[in-house]
Amino acid sequence: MARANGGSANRVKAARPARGAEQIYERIKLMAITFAIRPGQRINEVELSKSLDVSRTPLREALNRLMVEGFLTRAPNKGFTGRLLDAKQIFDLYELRRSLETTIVRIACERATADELAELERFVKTSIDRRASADAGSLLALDEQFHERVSALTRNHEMVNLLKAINARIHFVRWLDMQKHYSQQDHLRIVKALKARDADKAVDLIEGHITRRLDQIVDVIRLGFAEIYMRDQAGATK
Amino acid sequence: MARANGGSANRVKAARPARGAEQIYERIKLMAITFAIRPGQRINEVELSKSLDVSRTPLREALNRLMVEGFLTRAPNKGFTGRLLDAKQIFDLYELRRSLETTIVRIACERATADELAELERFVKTSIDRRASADAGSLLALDEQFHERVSALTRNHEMVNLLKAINARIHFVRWLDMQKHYSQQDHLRIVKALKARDADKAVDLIEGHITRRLDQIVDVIRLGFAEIYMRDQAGATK
DNA sequence: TGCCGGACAAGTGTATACAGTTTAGTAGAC
DNA sequence: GTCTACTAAACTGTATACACTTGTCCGGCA
Repeated sequence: MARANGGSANRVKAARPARGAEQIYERIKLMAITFAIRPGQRINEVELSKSLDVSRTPLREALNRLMVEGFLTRAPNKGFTGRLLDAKQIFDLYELRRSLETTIVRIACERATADELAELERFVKTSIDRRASADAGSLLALDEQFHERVSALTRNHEMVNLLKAINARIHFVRWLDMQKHYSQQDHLRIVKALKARDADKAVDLIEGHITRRLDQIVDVIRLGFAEIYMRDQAGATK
Repeated sequence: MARANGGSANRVKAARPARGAEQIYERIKLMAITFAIRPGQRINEVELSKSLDVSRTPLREALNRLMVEGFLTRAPNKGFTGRLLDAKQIFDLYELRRSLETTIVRIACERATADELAELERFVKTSIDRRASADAGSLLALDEQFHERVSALTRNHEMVNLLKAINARIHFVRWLDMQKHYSQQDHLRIVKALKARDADKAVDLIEGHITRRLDQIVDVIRLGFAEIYMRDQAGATK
């Protein structure tokens, strides 16, 4: 997974004094999202801080934040460990997402302007065009963008933020799923329903869209374990 | 607001070596929930750490966590400030809560056992009995407990946690509202609908239950500012 | 041989010291 | 008299040092 970030490789000490805490957060979050930190793996703060070339203080700040967001767990006097890849939890998150997105679509149907919906439609059509040339990671990015764009139409920041938070936590599973299924056609139908201001139709579509995935979670997660634990045997980090 | 914790007053240094970070978190959270930390008020870490008799390190850990949870905001090189009492944000949270609780009730209607619903009914009836003798704070506690109990019936931990997080953030507004309105009768009706396995009825009830509050938010928030900024004039901290 | 106990190593939790930035206050010039 | 530039205090962000807990290894003892 290519990071635009880049040049962390040969970085001169104190070349850029910048406030590193945020960057550390992003880096570890990425590791947690993709399960580069394995389920249950205990995190050694000293070791990690050295490998990131930063002291434990900002590192712990990042770890704490990630814990609150559900990417790590913590036990007293035992520190942080990678989150589990737990089928029940993923199921719960999908169920929550289905509820949230259902509401989002309904509200968006009321509040979105015609211009916004036209713009959204352009976005989906462009996405469909890109379909052929893109890998699973890029496709998922487009997928996530679609749903987050729709959420923005609600004008409800809490819903937007919540959806983002959920998406980050199920990112890995969706990425696995994306290898098989691709859904921009569903997206197009949803936009059409929104443009027709047919809330019930749009809700039905999004509900089906998510429920279909939800039904396959157990299978997908089985794939997930294989992916996680076979990585360093092949060179495929994703 | 009495804290069971207690004796932080004349505590001998190192009498109890305990891991204080969690306790600090709870204390500051309480301050944030009740707006003892005022909207926009900048938090001086050194000062606060002294008054809590702890170093800045665990304090910052707590502050960070509270920021992620939406009780504080943070600006680079300027530290933490108390969250605003923002009508739009409260409105968004209520709208989100309405969506969430609607889903919760629907799922609970499917998954709850008869025993659980009977237990829930007992809880509500007991709450109604206590009504006369209780202050707004206690009533709100009962109110929150009811909704969280229902959420537990979904067996969906994510929904339970999300509801708790939302409730904490709107606690203050609900407390204000509780001075005027009390709603255990609504709760009883909801339980009856659940017992009859009438999901649509239950959903209607909870939706109305929350929507009525949502409609009054602006007025209630006006009250809130008065409450916050008139406190130290009277001695009424709550 | 198996179990218990204590010293030691490793690691987390907390305190403190240091560095860099913001901010307020003041002196000086126009 | 007002605005600007400089300086110093205050504060946040980061690094490091210290304290306490946990887990392991080894030796004594039954």
